[in-house]
Amino acid sequence: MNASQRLESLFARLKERGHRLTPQRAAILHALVEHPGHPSVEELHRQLLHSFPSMSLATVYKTIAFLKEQGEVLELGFGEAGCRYDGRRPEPHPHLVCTRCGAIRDCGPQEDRALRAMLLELADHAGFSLDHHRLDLFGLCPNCRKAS
Amino acid sequence: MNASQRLESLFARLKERGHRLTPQRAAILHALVEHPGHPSVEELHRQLLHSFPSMSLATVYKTIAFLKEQGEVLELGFGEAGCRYDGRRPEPHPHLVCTRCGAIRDCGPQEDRALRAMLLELADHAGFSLDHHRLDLFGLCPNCRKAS
DNA sequence: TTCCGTGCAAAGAGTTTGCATCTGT
DNA sequence: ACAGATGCAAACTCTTTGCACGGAA
Repeated sequence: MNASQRLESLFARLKERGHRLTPQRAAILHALVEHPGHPSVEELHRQLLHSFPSMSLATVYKTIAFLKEQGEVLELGFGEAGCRYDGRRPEPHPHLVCTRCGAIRDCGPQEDRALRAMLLELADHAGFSLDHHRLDLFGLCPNCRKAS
Repeated sequence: MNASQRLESLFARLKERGHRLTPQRAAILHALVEHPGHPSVEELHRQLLHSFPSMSLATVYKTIAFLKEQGEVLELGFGEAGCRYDGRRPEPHPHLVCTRCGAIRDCGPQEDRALRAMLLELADHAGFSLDHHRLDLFGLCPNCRKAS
């Protein structure tokens, strides 16, 4: 599913629920889905100010909350200083976080199947159902490894 | 390594570094290591007030920060409202979080080896070194499954 | 006696909320 | 026109910090 398809389907859901498609909302959705990395709220807001000089941080927060509900964005809760978001792959997937430079890299989807199986097994052992998960790996990125 | 051994070795490290072994510190260490669950800072503080009616939250935070440095406690960063801590198994391990009642359960160490192998592989694929990780599974605990 | 630790209060950061105004539909 | 969205500022929560006093070594 590409970005414009996702935007379209999301807009449809917005309408269904009696929500409005404001220019700000469209811009936030767009920024999230198009962003290649893992932006913070501040980052998104700063970026959005270019096209909407009066856009408030609160609006960004509110819209992101809505998108989380809709499963259109993944919230990454590490970073210790503000959440980061992933609008491109909203389903949970592992992230690699460099403890030196702070870079965040997605893990490829190669091992997804094996990982899912393992997580299901873990949950099952304890009698839990599994809804979603979070997996973050911390270490040094290739650059910082070289530098050390 | 049992609780009293850990306390002892930690006390030794404190001394080495020129740190003091105050009654408050001992109490915080003790409370963390003895706690069977995943207490929040507030919870620990409340509990500690019984024996130290004047103990401040700041002291608990400061001491926990020190213990994190020392690798004596694991910080669990979910919960959206305050971190939780695990003083019994300071090494990273999976946690199951009930999205209804908030219960937090440790995963058993059964699959530890397979999991570690998988995480190392994930990190390696991206050229990262692996220092530590965090794995949280969200779903319904057995009780809440029954109730639903 | 000397620092380190403590406790208090104030400061900080990130996020949420209340409310008047504005605007899609 | 009406319900929902926006923007602003204030409020809130968790955590950290500054500083004077107190206590372990």
